[in-house]
Amino acid sequence: MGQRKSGHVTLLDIARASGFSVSTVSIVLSEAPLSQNVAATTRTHIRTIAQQLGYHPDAYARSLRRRSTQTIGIVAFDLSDPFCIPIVRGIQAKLQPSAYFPLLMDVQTQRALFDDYLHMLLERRADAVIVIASWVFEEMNLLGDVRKNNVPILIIGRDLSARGTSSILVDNEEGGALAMRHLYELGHRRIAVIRGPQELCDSEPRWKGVRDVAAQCGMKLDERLVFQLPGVAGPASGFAGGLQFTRAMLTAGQPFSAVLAFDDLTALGVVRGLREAGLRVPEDCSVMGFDDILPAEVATPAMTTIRQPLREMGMEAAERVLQAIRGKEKKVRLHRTRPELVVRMSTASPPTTFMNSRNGNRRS
Amino acid sequence: MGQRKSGHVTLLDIARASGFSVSTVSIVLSEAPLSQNVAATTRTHIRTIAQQLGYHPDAYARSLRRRSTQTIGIVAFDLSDPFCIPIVRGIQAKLQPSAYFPLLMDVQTQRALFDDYLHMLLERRADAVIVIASWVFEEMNLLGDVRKNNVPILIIGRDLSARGTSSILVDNEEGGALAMRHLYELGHRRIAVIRGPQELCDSEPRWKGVRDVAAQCGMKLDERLVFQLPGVAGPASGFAGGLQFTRAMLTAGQPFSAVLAFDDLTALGVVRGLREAGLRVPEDCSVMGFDDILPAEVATPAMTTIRQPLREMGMEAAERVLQAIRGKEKKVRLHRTRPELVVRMSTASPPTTFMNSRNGNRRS
DNA sequence: TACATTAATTGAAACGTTTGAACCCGATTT
DNA sequence: AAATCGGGTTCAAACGTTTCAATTAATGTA
Repeated sequence: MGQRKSGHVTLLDIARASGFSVSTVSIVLSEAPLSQNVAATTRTHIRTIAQQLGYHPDAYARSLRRRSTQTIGIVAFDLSDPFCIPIVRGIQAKLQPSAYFPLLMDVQTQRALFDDYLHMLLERRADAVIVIASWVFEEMNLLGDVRKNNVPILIIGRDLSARGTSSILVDNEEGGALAMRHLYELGHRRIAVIRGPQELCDSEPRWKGVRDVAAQCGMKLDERLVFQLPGVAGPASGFAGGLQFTRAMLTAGQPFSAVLAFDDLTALGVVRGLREAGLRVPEDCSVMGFDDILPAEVATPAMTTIRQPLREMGMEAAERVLQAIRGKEKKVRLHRTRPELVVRMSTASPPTTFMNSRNGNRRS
Repeated sequence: MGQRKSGHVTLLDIARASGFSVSTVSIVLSEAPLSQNVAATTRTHIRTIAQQLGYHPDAYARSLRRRSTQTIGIVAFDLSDPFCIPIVRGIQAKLQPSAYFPLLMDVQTQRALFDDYLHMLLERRADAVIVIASWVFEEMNLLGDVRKNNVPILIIGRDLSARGTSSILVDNEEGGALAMRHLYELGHRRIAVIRGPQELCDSEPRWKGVRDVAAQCGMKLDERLVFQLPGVAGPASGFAGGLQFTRAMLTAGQPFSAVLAFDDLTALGVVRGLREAGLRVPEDCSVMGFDDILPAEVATPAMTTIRQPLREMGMEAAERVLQAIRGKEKKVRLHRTRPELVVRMSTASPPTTFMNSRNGNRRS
């Protein structure tokens, strides 16, 4: 057939087959404004031949000539983290009608890949870049090359607005407060807290929200019931931490009636630990998570949690970079989204007789 | 600066800035074989200038000229399904050292998007395409255009080898058998089964495996304990189905000591239903899933399940298409991977006194 | 001094598109 | 009959690379 060396059908092939010039064919197939001047018979003729040959315009040649790729890079730090997906979905949803096309990259939490992919996006002339980062990548020199090629960039999950990068993230402080207040209002007074790992920027504000509400309610947090997750080693590492701390708490014997975990996976680890000891959730002890990811929803008991408006964050991000591309928005901005309390089955009022694992209320 | 209209630094910019020709600059920066003939001083000079200006070669121009994109398209039917991710990871892992680059697309279970994305991949001149499909998309005319442009294609999760497309999928029959045998060996004799939806091609063979083992063990499956999920409406729709069927079973009152669910999410729905009725898993009733996705692992009790070697399937797929690209493999092949039993906490021997919800052994 | 040899660099064509300007030609206007 | 018009089509240049062939400069040989 008309297969050229590359194995792909080109405009030239169609030109030859139809007897018209490459220009005419191009005009017709790309539906350029000029195509109105092309005779109707010619148009259909060319179109049918293209169809027949299975022609697809070469995106590379086209973008090169048009000097536009209609492409937006999305760099997700870890696609296996259920946290990422709704954000990506949000971005996609907003991009769909805009004729922009997402280029999705999964960093797999590997520092080196992050740089590689960022370069790749630059090479692919992405019109803008959205980074989903939550943790990892302390000193990223995004600033460097991306900025140098004046590609709009936006980051979700970290506040880098101070360093000149627009950011979107949940109001962690309010989230922490929301969680704490919920437990307080249920009647809990002895609440264990598992803080996030130090290198994770969500940790501190979330913890501040918790403390503030505690103080405000005249509740004092027992230091022996406060823990901090060690460094993050993967999306499921929170689970291990939650499990381990719970075991420790139970053997230590400080009484508590609720656990406020840093995120959903950690909370699920806590539930596992409590159940190991024969304790029921929420009858004997309440547990709260943070994020509202799928596993939290389908676990039994369903997890009470603080929902991050992930999808909305994605949409907001897409909207922002589109604005930036169109040159309407230049200044860096910080956008904090409002978290939302989702009450499910893992929280309830504390048992009337205070749980204290030392007194052997385990079952087996 | 040297910014041209496009806003991106080009070879010409560097040529101007360095005083050398575009050719020389290209030769140096792309590390072409000829670059050995270029004076060392020139080389370093050019390189530093490129660095300084933040040059990144234009992938479009480059691919156009080189007539090769080093790109492999991955079309995932639904990234929010935890099933997809490990496969994608496997592909990535295999691709990493090969200098090929994955182009990841999330179809979001929308038929129309599937076609769009496939076209897009053709336009982007992907060297090969891997489709992760499990369900959806009955009559896909992949065959048409993709074939016409002779791009190697491979599908994971469906058997399309009969229609001339290489396929990789788990041996569902063996999986079903494995699950059933496990429950039988624990001593279960009255086992409820929730079959997969009709339009999903995994359903039938899995069910066959179950029946065969039942027959082989001289166990008869009570029709009143066999259900079939309705059409799939999303990754979490299995959960709703499992929950609903369990409620129905419990009110119907047929005794059973174990539930074999079509997949993990369905199994989690079953657990929820049992718990609602105050029944314990696995003490009062065992539950099994299929797939081994994250939520199954972090739920309590942790779900006993049949693991699909998802990662390995991804790696195998990548390997295959790489072979095909290099022209070594031409014929279509079907590869069935072996499932694996993962015993966790949700299965145990049946209670000595047979559970029968009619006799009011609920708790509250 | 002229000539061949090597080393370093460059010219120019090509990849597949798009697009403003030019072209051709039959029909209308003056 | 010449000039104008405009519908239908094509020329040719450009996008940023790569790469073969050609050019120049410098060195060694006759």
